[in-house]
Amino acid sequence: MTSFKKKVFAVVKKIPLGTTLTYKEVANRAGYPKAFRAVGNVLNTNYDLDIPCHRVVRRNGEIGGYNRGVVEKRKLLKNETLLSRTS
DNA sequence: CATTTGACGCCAA
DNA sequence: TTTGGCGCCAAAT
Repeated sequence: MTSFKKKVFAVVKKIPLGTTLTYKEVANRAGYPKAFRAVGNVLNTNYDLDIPCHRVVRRNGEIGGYNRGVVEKRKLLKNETLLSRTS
């Protein structure tokens, strides 16, 4: 477990419900503003179920990929969005 | 150890 | 606005 991964995991774990951060933002918060690629790589290789990696999307707001399938990611994001909208 | 790949992003044309 | 090329970091081959 490298410090880089730990930072990335920490940042992703801190993402609030119904919130989506871009890989760039995650990398920036992790302390590696230019490592947005490595961020995706870490999530891809070391994907952990304790990590809401589905809240990490592309710069365009488009869903990048997901270890369990992009479809699941969509559903999760939609669900969380609705939950956060609970007035 | 060197090279390629990848859940990406930004700049220039 | 859309397309192409370049850069960046970590892991896999």
